[in-house]
Amino acid sequence: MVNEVYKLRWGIERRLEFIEFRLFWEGGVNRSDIVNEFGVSVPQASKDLALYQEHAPGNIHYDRSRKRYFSQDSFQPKYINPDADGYLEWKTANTFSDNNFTGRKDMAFFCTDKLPTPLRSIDVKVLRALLECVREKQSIEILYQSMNSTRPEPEWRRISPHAFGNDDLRWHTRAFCHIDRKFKDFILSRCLDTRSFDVTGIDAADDKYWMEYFSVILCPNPRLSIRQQDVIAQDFSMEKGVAVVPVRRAMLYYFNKRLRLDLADNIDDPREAPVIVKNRSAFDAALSEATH
Amino acid sequence: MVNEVYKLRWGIERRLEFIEFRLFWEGGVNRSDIVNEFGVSVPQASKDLALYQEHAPGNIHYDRSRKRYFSQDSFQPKYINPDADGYLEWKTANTFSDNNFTGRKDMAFFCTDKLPTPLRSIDVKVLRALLECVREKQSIEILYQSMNSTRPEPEWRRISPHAFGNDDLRWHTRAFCHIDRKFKDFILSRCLDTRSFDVTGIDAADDKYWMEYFSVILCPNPRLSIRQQDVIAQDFSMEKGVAVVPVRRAMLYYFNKRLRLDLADNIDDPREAPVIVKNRSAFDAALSEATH
DNA sequence: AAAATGAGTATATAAACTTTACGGATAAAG
DNA sequence: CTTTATCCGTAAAGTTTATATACTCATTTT
Repeated sequence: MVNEVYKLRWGIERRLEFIEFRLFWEGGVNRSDIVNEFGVSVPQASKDLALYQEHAPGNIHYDRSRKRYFSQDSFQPKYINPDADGYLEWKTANTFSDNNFTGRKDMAFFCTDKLPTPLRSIDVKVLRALLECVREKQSIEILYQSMNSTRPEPEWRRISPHAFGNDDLRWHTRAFCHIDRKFKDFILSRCLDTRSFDVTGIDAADDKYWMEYFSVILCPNPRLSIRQQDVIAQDFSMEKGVAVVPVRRAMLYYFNKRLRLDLADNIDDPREAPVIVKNRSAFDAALSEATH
Repeated sequence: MVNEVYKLRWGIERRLEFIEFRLFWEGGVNRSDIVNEFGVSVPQASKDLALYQEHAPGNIHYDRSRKRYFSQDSFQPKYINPDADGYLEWKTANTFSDNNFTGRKDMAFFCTDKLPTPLRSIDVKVLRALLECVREKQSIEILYQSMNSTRPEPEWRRISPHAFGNDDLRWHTRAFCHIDRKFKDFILSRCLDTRSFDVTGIDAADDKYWMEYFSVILCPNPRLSIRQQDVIAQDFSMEKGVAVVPVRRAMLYYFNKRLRLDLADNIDDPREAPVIVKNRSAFDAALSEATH
């Protein structure tokens, strides 16, 4: 047992990661935090803190008066890679989940909130069946509630799904429709049931609108003032006034609506549609081609 | 060491959870999956599988011919609580992150994709400073790039942040602005730098537009056919034709844009704005009040 | 000054895990 | 139809990790 090159076990590494995470994002860490999070004993939590100090001495110091470990200015992440957007997402997802408030009052010290999306959630049973179908490269029948006026009632239809996409509002499956003989999107929350697997799958590579990308060229809305255009250019990390965004052709329709690209001309306040499409004619052509 | 009431250690429980997760969502699990994920030895992975079988005998069986454990029809989740939307989110976040493809080809068996959002990300240093400011209930100066034409250049302004909100496109901090003497939103990616902490914090409870909720009453767009309205009612889990969504007053502006509620009248195809606000006048009043 | 809190350390013991080794079942390959 | 590879399972010996218990120290609160 040479002590030099030694790989820590998974559990310990998670605890060191936790210590670092709390130091970096949550303004300090306690022995009791570790005990609460991992259910280890108090002496073990002490050892973990000692071990972290040994591995990253410049990152951590103990404040005797506040009875808490804090990060130092010389902090260099070693177990986590900091991501600001990711932290806020995580925080929002985890703040209301531990609603038992097991002694961690400091965890709820601030408030994060996302817009509510009041949409129906996906049926677990349906998604599992579709996932299996994709894995086994088969086809399946779904009881689908279409918006199409020619199919007012839910109908059974055979599809061969191969992927899942999200339009930032809900999930759909990308699948070959054996009725319409083409690839289409089926909104998962409108799949009411599934039945009858079959081997007649398809090759996902044939779904060219899913596989191929179209490069949308965005630029600030010219109806904004020059200064405002500069700000938008910053917001979108534009270089030389444009941002090039590769989007699956099958996703162009959603992308169009998402960034309100379709509204730029119809809206009074240009700040409501801050970016427009520079390669508009090619974009429109790709859009109508992919949506038929 | 009585064997009856015995709490498993944290690490083992994570592994059992992993086994169950793979059984439920990913169509089976292997000894080597556990070895790869947690870095344990092969015999230990065997023990874990044996332990899972012992704890949940109806959930798992081994297929000798396919050399893999599979879930059974009688599956009853014991360590995870299945969430279809959550799984797809997780899958998307974790598919491209392990792009080293360390022997787990089956993990990349299918494709999930979300719309790209080409926005600039948040500065880690800025967010840390703001988080500390919120925790310590202090105020801070930010170098903020406003869209306001009266402030074309980035300016230092003192704010007292108390929360963070997401409009489904980007994050802002909800803060008292010491220049305008009121609570406002500051988009985090437009905060270029921070400086000079100060003790003059505020009480978050005074931010009434953040604290108070307005109940938006949604109903299907009446320009849709009756059948289509039924589908939309299903999509939004409406009861008696309406869905009541409590939204922070400070978030109403974003909610309005998010569900395209502001466009219902201006758009040709009613499917592009499938829901409208039933309590429109109250909604408009609340909206204009909160945005001044 | 006393009590409470949180950190740190030491010891003995228990649990978890690794290493090494070996045997069995199945599928693919020669 | 044997050989090879792969996957599972199990056993024994040894190491690491963790617990329980007990005690000390520094700081804040009462």
